[in-house]
Amino acid sequence: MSHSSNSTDEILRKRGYRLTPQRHMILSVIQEANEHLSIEQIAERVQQINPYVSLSTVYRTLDLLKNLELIREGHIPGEQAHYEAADGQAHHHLICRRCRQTIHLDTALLGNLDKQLQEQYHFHHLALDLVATGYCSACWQAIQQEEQGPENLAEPPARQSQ
Amino acid sequence: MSHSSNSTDEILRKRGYRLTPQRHMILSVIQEANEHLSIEQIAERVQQINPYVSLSTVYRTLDLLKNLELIREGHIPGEQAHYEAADGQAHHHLICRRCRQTIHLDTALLGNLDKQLQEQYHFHHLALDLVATGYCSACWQAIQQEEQGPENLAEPPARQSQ
DNA sequence: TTGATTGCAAAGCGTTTGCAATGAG
DNA sequence: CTCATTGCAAACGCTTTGCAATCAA
Repeated sequence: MSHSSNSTDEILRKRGYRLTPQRHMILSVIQEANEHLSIEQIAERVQQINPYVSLSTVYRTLDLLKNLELIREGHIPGEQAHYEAADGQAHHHLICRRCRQTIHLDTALLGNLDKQLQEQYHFHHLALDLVATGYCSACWQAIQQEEQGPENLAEPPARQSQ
Repeated sequence: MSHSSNSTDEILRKRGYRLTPQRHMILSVIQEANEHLSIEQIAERVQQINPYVSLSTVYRTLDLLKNLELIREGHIPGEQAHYEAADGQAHHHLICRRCRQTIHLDTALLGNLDKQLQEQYHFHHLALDLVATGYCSACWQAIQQEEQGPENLAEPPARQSQ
Protein backbone atom coordinates (compact mmCIF):
# COMPACT_ATOMS: atom_id res chain seq x y z
CA MET A 1 0.00 0.00 0.00
CA SER A 2 2.97 2.37 -0.10
CA HIS A 3 3.21 3.68 -3.59
CA SER A 4 4.11 6.54 -5.94
CA SER A 5 4.68 9.97 -4.35
CA ASN A 6 8.12 11.51 -4.68
CA SER A 7 9.89 8.88 -6.77
CA THR A 8 7.10 9.01 -9.29
CA ASP A 9 7.36 12.75 -9.26
CA GLU A 10 11.00 12.51 -10.23
CA ILE A 11 10.34 10.12 -13.05
CA LEU A 12 7.94 12.60 -14.54
CA ARG A 13 10.07 15.66 -13.95
CA LYS A 14 13.10 14.08 -15.52
CA ARG A 15 11.14 13.92 -18.71
CA GLY A 16 9.70 17.38 -18.42
CA TYR A 17 6.29 16.44 -17.07
CA ARG A 18 4.58 17.42 -13.85
CA LEU A 19 2.94 15.19 -11.31
CA THR A 20 -0.35 17.02 -11.12
CA PRO A 21 -3.06 16.11 -8.62
CA GLN A 22 -5.02 14.46 -11.42
CA ARG A 23 -2.10 12.34 -12.51
CA HIS A 24 -1.33 11.38 -8.99
CA MET A 25 -4.91 10.35 -8.32
CA ILE A 26 -5.13 8.31 -11.46
CA LEU A 27 -1.91 6.48 -10.80
CA SER A 28 -2.88 5.85 -7.18
CA VAL A 29 -6.22 4.42 -8.17
CA ILE A 30 -4.49 1.96 -10.45
CA GLN A 31 -1.83 1.04 -7.94
CA GLU A 32 -4.32 0.48 -5.17
CA ALA A 33 -6.60 -1.75 -7.20
CA ASN A 34 -6.21 -5.46 -6.82
CA GLU A 35 -7.24 -6.12 -10.37
CA HIS A 36 -6.79 -4.36 -13.64
CA LEU A 37 -9.20 -1.49 -14.27
CA SER A 38 -10.86 -0.20 -17.39
CA ILE A 39 -10.83 3.47 -18.27
CA GLU A 40 -14.39 3.72 -17.12
CA GLN A 41 -13.60 2.17 -13.76
CA ILE A 42 -10.63 4.44 -13.31
CA ALA A 43 -12.64 7.54 -14.14
CA GLU A 44 -15.37 6.41 -11.76
CA ARG A 45 -13.00 6.00 -8.85
CA VAL A 46 -11.14 9.20 -9.55
CA GLN A 47 -14.33 11.18 -9.86
CA GLN A 48 -15.52 9.79 -6.59
CA ILE A 49 -12.70 11.79 -5.04
CA ASN A 50 -12.84 14.75 -7.36
CA PRO A 51 -15.89 14.91 -9.65
CA TYR A 52 -14.30 17.56 -11.83
CA VAL A 53 -11.59 15.42 -13.36
CA SER A 54 -12.46 15.12 -17.01
CA LEU A 55 -12.48 12.00 -19.08
CA SER A 56 -10.01 13.51 -21.53
CA THR A 57 -7.54 13.94 -18.73
CA VAL A 58 -7.95 10.31 -17.81
CA TYR A 59 -7.27 9.28 -21.38
CA ARG A 60 -4.30 11.57 -21.69
CA THR A 61 -2.84 10.53 -18.38
CA LEU A 62 -3.24 6.85 -19.08
CA ASP A 63 -1.38 7.33 -22.31
CA LEU A 64 1.39 9.19 -20.55
CA LEU A 65 1.77 6.69 -17.72
CA LYS A 66 1.82 3.90 -20.24
CA ASN A 67 4.61 5.53 -22.21
CA LEU A 68 6.57 6.05 -19.02
CA GLU A 69 5.97 2.37 -18.31
CA LEU A 70 4.47 3.12 -14.93
CA ILE A 71 1.39 1.18 -15.93
CA ARG A 72 0.69 -1.67 -18.34
CA GLU A 73 -2.14 -1.79 -20.82
CA GLY A 74 -4.05 -4.95 -21.64
CA HIS A 75 -6.67 -5.77 -24.25
CA ILE A 76 -9.63 -8.08 -24.43
CA PRO A 77 -11.68 -8.10 -27.63
CA GLY A 78 -14.96 -6.30 -27.17
CA GLU A 79 -13.88 -4.57 -23.99
CA GLN A 80 -12.19 -1.34 -23.13
CA ALA A 81 -8.46 -1.48 -22.61
CA HIS A 82 -7.52 -2.15 -19.01
CA TYR A 83 -4.61 -0.97 -16.88
CA GLU A 84 -2.56 -2.23 -13.99
CA ALA A 85 0.48 -0.99 -12.11
CA ALA A 86 3.69 -1.87 -13.91
CA ASP A 87 5.29 -3.18 -10.75
CA GLY A 88 2.63 -5.82 -10.20
CA GLN A 89 2.42 -9.28 -11.70
CA ALA A 90 1.42 -9.31 -15.33
CA HIS A 91 -1.19 -11.82 -16.35
CA HIS A 92 -3.05 -13.05 -19.37
CA HIS A 93 -6.59 -14.07 -20.21
CA LEU A 94 -8.52 -17.15 -21.20
CA ILE A 95 -12.02 -16.26 -22.35
CA CYS A 96 -15.08 -18.29 -23.25
CA ARG A 97 -16.43 -17.15 -26.58
CA ARG A 98 -19.95 -17.97 -25.52
CA CYS A 99 -20.44 -16.97 -21.88
CA ARG A 100 -17.48 -14.58 -21.76
CA GLN A 101 -16.24 -16.16 -18.54
CA THR A 102 -12.69 -14.92 -18.08
CA ILE A 103 -9.86 -16.78 -16.41
CA HIS A 104 -6.65 -15.06 -15.44
CA LEU A 105 -3.48 -16.84 -16.42
CA ASP A 106 -0.16 -16.42 -14.75
CA THR A 107 2.67 -14.91 -16.74
CA ALA A 108 4.77 -17.93 -15.89
CA LEU A 109 2.77 -19.75 -18.51
CA LEU A 110 4.81 -18.03 -21.18
CA GLY A 111 8.11 -18.95 -19.59
CA ASN A 112 11.07 -17.01 -20.86
CA LEU A 113 9.35 -15.85 -23.99
CA ASP A 114 10.35 -12.23 -23.44
CA LYS A 115 13.99 -13.18 -23.22
CA GLN A 116 13.67 -15.28 -26.33
CA LEU A 117 12.18 -12.41 -28.29
CA GLN A 118 14.65 -9.97 -26.87
CA GLU A 119 17.57 -12.07 -28.00
CA GLN A 120 16.16 -13.05 -31.34
CA TYR A 121 14.82 -9.69 -32.44
CA HIS A 122 16.74 -7.29 -30.22
CA PHE A 123 13.63 -5.62 -28.88
CA HIS A 124 13.78 -3.89 -25.52
CA HIS A 125 11.29 -3.39 -22.72
CA LEU A 126 9.05 -6.14 -23.95
CA ALA A 127 5.52 -6.49 -22.68
CA LEU A 128 3.40 -9.49 -23.61
CA ASP A 129 -0.35 -9.64 -23.91
CA LEU A 130 -1.87 -13.03 -24.60
CA VAL A 131 -5.54 -13.63 -25.20
CA ALA A 132 -6.78 -17.19 -25.51
CA THR A 133 -10.37 -17.77 -26.58
CA GLY A 134 -12.37 -20.97 -26.72
CA TYR A 135 -15.42 -22.61 -25.25
CA CYS A 136 -15.49 -23.44 -21.55
CA SER A 137 -16.60 -26.96 -20.75
CA ALA A 138 -20.11 -25.90 -19.76
CA CYS A 139 -20.68 -23.96 -22.94
CA TRP A 140 -19.06 -26.66 -25.01
CA GLN A 141 -21.61 -29.15 -23.78
CA ALA A 142 -24.46 -26.74 -24.35
CA ILE A 143 -23.32 -26.28 -27.92
CA GLN A 144 -23.20 -30.01 -28.54
CA GLN A 145 -26.80 -30.23 -27.37
CA GLU A 146 -27.99 -27.45 -29.62
CA GLU A 147 -26.45 -29.08 -32.64
CA GLN A 148 -28.65 -32.11 -32.35
CA GLY A 149 -31.55 -29.84 -31.53
CA PRO A 150 -34.42 -28.58 -33.73
CA GLU A 151 -32.73 -28.94 -37.10
CA ASN A 152 -30.02 -31.56 -37.24
CA LEU A 153 -31.50 -34.19 -34.98
CA ALA A 154 -30.51 -36.95 -37.37
CA GLU A 155 -26.81 -37.51 -36.86
CA PRO A 156 -26.22 -41.28 -36.98
CA PRO A 157 -23.02 -43.00 -35.74
CA ALA A 158 -21.34 -43.11 -39.13
CA ARG A 159 -20.10 -39.67 -40.04
CA GLN A 160 -18.24 -38.12 -42.97
CA SER A 161 -20.39 -39.30 -45.90
CA GLN A 162 -18.91 -36.74 -48.26
CA MET B 1 -5.65 -21.69 -54.48
CA SER B 2 -8.45 -24.26 -54.30
CA HIS B 3 -10.79 -23.15 -51.62
CA SER B 4 -14.29 -22.91 -50.23
CA SER B 5 -17.17 -23.63 -52.66
CA ASN B 6 -19.43 -26.57 -51.91
CA SER B 7 -18.02 -27.78 -48.61
CA THR B 8 -18.29 -24.28 -47.21
CA ASP B 9 -21.83 -24.17 -48.45
CA GLU B 10 -22.65 -27.26 -46.45
CA ILE B 11 -21.09 -25.95 -43.29
CA LEU B 12 -23.35 -22.93 -43.50
CA ARG B 13 -26.46 -24.84 -44.45
CA LYS B 14 -26.06 -27.27 -41.61
CA ARG B 15 -26.46 -24.36 -39.29
CA GLY B 16 -29.31 -22.78 -41.15
CA TYR B 17 -27.36 -20.16 -43.05
CA ARG B 18 -26.97 -19.57 -46.76
CA LEU B 19 -23.80 -19.13 -48.74
CA THR B 20 -24.77 -15.95 -50.52
CA PRO B 21 -22.63 -14.37 -53.23
CA GLN B 22 -21.52 -11.74 -50.74
CA ARG B 23 -20.46 -14.29 -48.17
CA HIS B 24 -18.67 -16.32 -50.76
CA MET B 25 -16.79 -13.32 -52.05
CA ILE B 26 -15.76 -12.22 -48.60
CA LEU B 27 -14.52 -15.64 -47.63
CA SER B 28 -12.67 -16.03 -50.91
CA VAL B 29 -10.94 -12.72 -50.53
CA ILE B 30 -9.68 -13.81 -47.15
CA GLN B 31 -8.63 -17.22 -48.30
CA GLU B 32 -6.78 -15.92 -51.29
CA ALA B 33 -4.83 -13.30 -49.39
CA ASN B 34 -1.32 -14.16 -48.32
CA GLU B 35 -1.53 -12.04 -45.23
CA HIS B 36 -4.24 -11.18 -42.79
CA LEU B 37 -6.59 -8.43 -43.91
CA SER B 38 -8.36 -5.67 -42.06
CA ILE B 39 -12.06 -5.05 -42.54
CA GLU B 40 -11.22 -2.09 -44.68
CA GLN B 41 -8.95 -4.13 -46.91
CA ILE B 42 -11.54 -6.83 -47.23
CA ALA B 43 -14.25 -4.37 -48.15
CA GLU B 44 -11.96 -2.75 -50.66
CA ARG B 45 -11.21 -5.98 -52.43
CA VAL B 46 -14.77 -7.18 -52.38
CA GLN B 47 -16.06 -3.90 -53.72
CA GLN B 48 -13.55 -4.06 -56.51
CA ILE B 49 -15.55 -7.03 -57.75
CA ASN B 50 -18.98 -5.80 -56.75
CA PRO B 51 -19.15 -2.17 -55.67
CA TYR B 52 -22.58 -2.65 -54.16
CA VAL B 53 -21.61 -4.86 -51.26
CA SER B 54 -22.21 -2.81 -48.17
CA LEU B 55 -19.90 -2.39 -45.24
CA SER B 56 -22.54 -3.70 -42.85
CA THR B 57 -22.62 -6.92 -44.78
CA VAL B 58 -18.89 -7.24 -44.45
CA TYR B 59 -19.12 -6.73 -40.72
CA ARG B 60 -21.98 -9.17 -40.36
CA THR B 61 -20.31 -11.77 -42.53
CA LEU B 62 -17.00 -11.52 -40.75
CA ASP B 63 -18.79 -12.10 -37.50
CA LEU B 64 -20.57 -15.11 -38.89
CA LEU B 65 -17.49 -16.68 -40.44
CA LYS B 66 -15.63 -16.14 -37.23
CA ASN B 67 -18.30 -17.90 -35.21
CA LEU B 68 -18.27 -20.77 -37.67
CA GLU B 69 -14.51 -20.83 -37.23
CA LEU B 70 -13.90 -20.51 -40.93
CA ILE B 71 -11.75 -17.49 -40.27
CA ARG B 72 -9.66 -16.29 -37.34
CA GLU B 73 -9.69 -12.81 -35.91
CA GLY B 74 -6.58 -11.09 -34.64
CA HIS B 75 -6.02 -7.82 -32.80
CA ILE B 76 -3.31 -5.23 -32.71
CA PRO B 77 -3.79 -2.23 -30.45
CA GLY B 78 -4.65 0.87 -32.41
CA GLU B 79 -5.56 -1.05 -35.55
CA GLN B 80 -8.69 -2.60 -36.93
CA ALA B 81 -9.19 -6.27 -36.26
CA HIS B 82 -7.72 -8.46 -38.97
CA TYR B 83 -8.78 -11.77 -40.43
CA GLU B 84 -7.18 -14.80 -41.98
CA ALA B 85 -8.42 -18.16 -43.19
CA ALA B 86 -8.80 -20.63 -40.34
CA ASP B 87 -7.00 -23.34 -42.26
CA GLY B 88 -3.82 -21.33 -42.62
CA GLN B 89 -0.97 -20.96 -40.18
CA ALA B 90 -1.79 -18.77 -37.22
CA HIS B 91 0.83 -16.24 -36.22
CA HIS B 92 1.47 -13.59 -33.64
CA HIS B 93 2.90 -10.10 -33.56
CA LEU B 94 5.88 -8.27 -32.19
CA ILE B 95 5.45 -4.52 -32.48
CA CYS B 96 7.71 -1.57 -31.87
CA ARG B 97 5.96 0.95 -29.67
CA ARG B 98 7.74 3.81 -31.38
CA CYS B 99 7.95 3.12 -35.10
CA ARG B 100 5.15 0.56 -35.16
CA GLN B 101 7.30 -1.86 -37.16
CA THR B 102 5.55 -5.21 -36.95
CA ILE B 103 7.21 -8.61 -36.99
CA HIS B 104 5.20 -11.76 -37.51
CA LEU B 105 5.95 -14.57 -35.12
CA ASP B 106 5.38 -18.20 -35.79
CA THR B 107 2.81 -20.02 -33.72
CA ALA B 108 5.46 -22.58 -32.83
CA LEU B 109 6.82 -19.98 -30.45
CA LEU B 110 4.01 -20.82 -28.06
CA GLY B 111 4.67 -24.54 -28.22
CA ASN B 112 1.89 -26.69 -26.88
CA LEU B 113 0.25 -23.91 -24.98
CA ASP B 114 -3.18 -24.66 -26.41
CA LYS B 115 -2.99 -28.24 -25.23
CA GLN B 116 -1.86 -27.10 -21.83
CA LEU B 117 -4.79 -24.77 -21.47
CA GLN B 118 -7.16 -27.31 -22.88
CA GLU B 119 -6.12 -29.86 -20.30
CA GLN B 120 -5.89 -27.52 -17.39
CA TYR B 121 -9.09 -25.55 -17.93
CA HIS B 122 -11.08 -27.85 -20.18
CA PHE B 123 -11.61 -25.25 -22.83
CA HIS B 124 -12.30 -26.35 -26.40
CA HIS B 125 -11.45 -24.90 -29.80
CA LEU B 126 -8.78 -22.67 -28.40
CA ALA B 127 -7.37 -19.81 -30.44
CA LEU B 128 -4.40 -17.83 -29.20
CA ASP B 129 -3.57 -14.23 -29.95
CA LEU B 130 -0.29 -12.92 -28.63
CA VAL B 131 0.85 -9.35 -28.94
CA ALA B 132 4.34 -8.44 -27.83
CA THR B 133 5.30 -4.78 -27.70
CA GLY B 134 8.66 -3.17 -27.07
CA TYR B 135 11.25 -0.99 -28.73
CA CYS B 136 13.09 -2.26 -31.77
CA SER B 137 16.84 -1.85 -31.60
CA ALA B 138 16.86 1.21 -33.87
CA CYS B 139 14.22 3.01 -31.82
CA TRP B 140 15.84 1.96 -28.61
CA GLN B 141 19.05 3.68 -29.61
CA ALA B 142 17.20 6.76 -30.75
CA ILE B 143 15.50 6.96 -27.37
CA GLN B 144 18.78 6.70 -25.52
CA GLN B 145 20.07 9.66 -27.54
CA GLU B 146 17.04 11.81 -26.85
CA GLU B 147 17.38 11.32 -23.14
CA GLN B 148 20.69 13.06 -23.07
CA GLY B 149 19.50 15.53 -25.67
CA PRO B 150 18.21 19.15 -25.54
CA GLU B 151 16.89 19.25 -22.03
CA ASN B 152 18.68 16.89 -19.74
CA LEU B 153 22.16 17.28 -21.09
CA ALA B 154 23.46 18.11 -17.68
CA GLU B 155 23.26 14.87 -15.78
CA PRO B 156 25.84 15.38 -13.10
CA PRO B 157 26.46 12.65 -10.55
CA ALA B 158 24.59 14.33 -7.71
CA ARG B 159 20.99 15.39 -8.40
CA GLN B 160 17.86 16.25 -6.43
CA SER B 161 18.33 19.80 -5.24
CA GLN B 162 14.71 20.71 -6.01
C1' DT C 1 -45.62 -17.73 -47.89
C1' DT C 2 -41.80 -17.79 -44.54
C1' DG C 3 -37.62 -16.60 -42.91
C1' DA C 4 -32.84 -15.32 -44.02
C1' DT C 5 -30.09 -11.62 -45.98
C1' DT C 6 -28.87 -7.25 -47.71
C1' DG C 7 -28.23 -2.07 -48.48
C1' DC C 8 -28.89 2.18 -46.71
C1' DA C 9 -28.98 5.64 -43.52
C1' DA C 10 -29.10 6.73 -38.86
C1' DA C 11 -27.66 5.93 -34.40
C1' DG C 12 -24.16 4.58 -31.03
C1' DC C 13 -20.10 4.79 -28.48
C1' DG C 14 -15.52 5.09 -27.08
C1' DT C 15 -11.69 8.12 -28.12
C1' DT C 16 -9.38 12.19 -29.77
C1' DT C 17 -8.80 17.03 -30.56
C1' DG C 18 -9.10 22.31 -30.65
C1' DC C 19 -9.10 25.87 -27.74
C1' DA C 20 -9.43 29.04 -24.08
C1' DA C 21 -8.52 29.13 -19.15
C1' DT C 22 -5.52 27.87 -15.43
C1' DG C 23 -1.35 27.08 -12.94
C1' DA C 24 3.57 26.13 -11.92
C1' DG C 25 8.26 27.60 -12.45
C1' DC D 1 6.26 35.53 -18.96
C1' DT D 2 6.25 30.84 -20.77
C1' DC D 3 4.95 26.52 -21.35
C1' DA D 4 2.58 22.34 -19.54
C1' DT D 5 -1.94 20.84 -18.28
C1' DT D 6 -6.79 20.73 -17.86
C1' DG D 7 -11.99 20.88 -18.80
C1' DC D 8 -15.30 21.31 -22.07
C1' DA D 9 -17.57 20.54 -26.14
C1' DA D 10 -17.18 19.30 -30.71
C1' DA D 11 -15.40 16.23 -33.90
C1' DC D 12 -14.08 11.59 -35.26
C1' DG D 13 -14.04 6.94 -36.85
C1' DC D 14 -15.37 2.51 -36.47
C1' DT D 15 -19.20 -0.52 -35.56
C1' DT D 16 -23.93 -1.60 -34.84
C1' DT D 17 -28.80 -1.29 -35.67
C1' DG D 18 -33.65 -0.50 -37.58
C1' DC D 19 -36.10 -1.15 -41.40
C1' DA D 20 -37.94 -1.91 -45.85
C1' DA D 21 -36.74 -4.44 -50.00
C1' DT D 22 -35.09 -8.72 -51.88
C1' DC D 23 -34.29 -13.46 -52.46
C1' DA D 24 -34.26 -18.53 -51.73
C1' DA D 25 -36.74 -22.59 -50.26
